[in-house]
Amino acid sequence: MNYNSLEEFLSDYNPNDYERLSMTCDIVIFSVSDQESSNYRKTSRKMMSVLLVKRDEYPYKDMWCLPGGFINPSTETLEDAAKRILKRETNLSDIYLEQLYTFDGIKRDPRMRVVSCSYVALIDKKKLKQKVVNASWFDIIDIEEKDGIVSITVSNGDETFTFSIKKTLRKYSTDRYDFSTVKNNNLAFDHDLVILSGIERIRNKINYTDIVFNMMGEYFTLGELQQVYEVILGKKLLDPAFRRIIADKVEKTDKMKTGEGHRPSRLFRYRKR
Amino acid sequence: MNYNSLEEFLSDYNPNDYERLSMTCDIVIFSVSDQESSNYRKTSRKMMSVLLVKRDEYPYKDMWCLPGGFINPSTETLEDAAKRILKRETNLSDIYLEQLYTFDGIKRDPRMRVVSCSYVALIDKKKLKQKVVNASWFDIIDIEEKDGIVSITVSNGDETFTFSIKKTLRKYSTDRYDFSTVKNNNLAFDHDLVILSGIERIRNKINYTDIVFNMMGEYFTLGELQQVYEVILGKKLLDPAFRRIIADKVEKTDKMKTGEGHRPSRLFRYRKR
DNA sequence: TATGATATTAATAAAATGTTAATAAGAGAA
DNA sequence: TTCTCTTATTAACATTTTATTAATATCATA
Repeated sequence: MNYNSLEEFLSDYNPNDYERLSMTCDIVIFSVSDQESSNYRKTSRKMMSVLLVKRDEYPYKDMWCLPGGFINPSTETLEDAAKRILKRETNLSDIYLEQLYTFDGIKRDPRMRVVSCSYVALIDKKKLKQKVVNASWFDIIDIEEKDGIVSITVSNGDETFTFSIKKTLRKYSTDRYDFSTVKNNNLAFDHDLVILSGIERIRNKINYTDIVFNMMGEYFTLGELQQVYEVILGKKLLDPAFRRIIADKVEKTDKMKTGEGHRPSRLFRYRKR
Repeated sequence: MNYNSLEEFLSDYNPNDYERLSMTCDIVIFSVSDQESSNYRKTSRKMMSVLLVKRDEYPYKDMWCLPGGFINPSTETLEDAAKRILKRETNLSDIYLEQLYTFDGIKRDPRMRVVSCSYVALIDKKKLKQKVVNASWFDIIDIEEKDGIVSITVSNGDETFTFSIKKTLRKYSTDRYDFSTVKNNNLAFDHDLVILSGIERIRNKINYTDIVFNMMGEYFTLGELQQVYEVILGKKLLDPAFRRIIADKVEKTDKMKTGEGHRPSRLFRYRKR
């Protein structure tokens, strides 16, 4: 067929001639849990936490999944959809959001072919006001990697479960892995893989960006900030090393935090550059 | 509606109740051009190059675009599609391939809503045997960033053109930008944005991965390797600094490269770790 | 045989990072 | 009141990494 203009071409074009598919948007919403159980840093345990939703319908009925939903192809972009879902789940609308990865295993949804574009969002829990029905914060209480298998244990207080993912180094690469489920009885779809991707993205980016401050309130002590770093990186940092890392990112305020049972700490604030 | 099993639910489920969309897969295929015009390093000009295809139908008839195509939802994953397209364009089937980003502006394709999942592929041009009709390697002869606008000039020898993209720092981020077209008369769809994303991905990853070796032949001199680094990073590197970077990544062979009009260089080989 | 060009490495300087340890200061117990 | 616990904060030093300069090597060509 030979057309002489775009208009002519379009008038003859029927999108339904081609097979199409559905897309969803799933969001890994991270925050840091603030367990006020103890005043002392060594015994308090800040943790990264992720928001999960209980499915109330098939498929994967009664299992946990990431907040998500189908996108409306004619009216919204993927990011629009991500914002809509974030607003629905957290009632927050102006927060850190970043495209993560597009997951598209052919059988990842038993209903039909569904391609999922996943996003990561970071929020400061203190900004949350409402509690959402069926949604629950799960603390990431352990991440263990052994023989190329990552086991992640999460808990929301009532329920604790572990899922395991095998990482296989991709050909021609030293940094990219294919993920496959080893054990997952609690998370719907391939959301185990999505969560691991999200964790790795944040772990990686904390080293060369300022994303961490999206999970902090306006004022924080350096001890608190250090705990968040340690929680995300999964390892202890030495104080002077840590202070050098964040020296240019924060600024002193004249506020102090007292009443903690030890020398008061100065409150700092994020300084954009 | 209340279902008692997945089977019951699925039997009642009609995918056509929901609006769906088409997906394409577009690939930024990078290689390094090997201009043998001069023996001398200072005058020879290695460059990064990208494979473009001339469109022979509407929309964007007669403009250049990235190799790509619609995915078949019932039979192939996005990566399957990427491999199929790579095979079609280069006749190569076992090369470095990495998901880049999913582009989904609502009006990016005038025909209908099309979401594009883009990939980056890296190849060693020496492996190419066939010449593909309508496809052409464009050297990236200049990348210039000024006042947040990136201008990229490419040339395939016959045709030279420049396209410009505005980078806007995203809220809450120090490293992520929204891209928007400032000037683009030669590239179809939003492929100007895709190419820039690809360049930035490779620039970034060359610092902490071994991807560069996917663009090299089996044997190379350190001078050649250094030129590729310099071309990708867009800046000169000092010899000893460069040698430290790659010291653990390469191994000596007993081969030398002579006939260059100067002291012969030792040939090295990539050493996987 | 002298010259031009890049290859290769040695030596040194500077900066970044890691480590240890000293001092500070409020809360609470003796 | 004074001592002890705990974390905060910073100083000092050691080590490693990176940057810079410069010296020497070696082939091709005029």
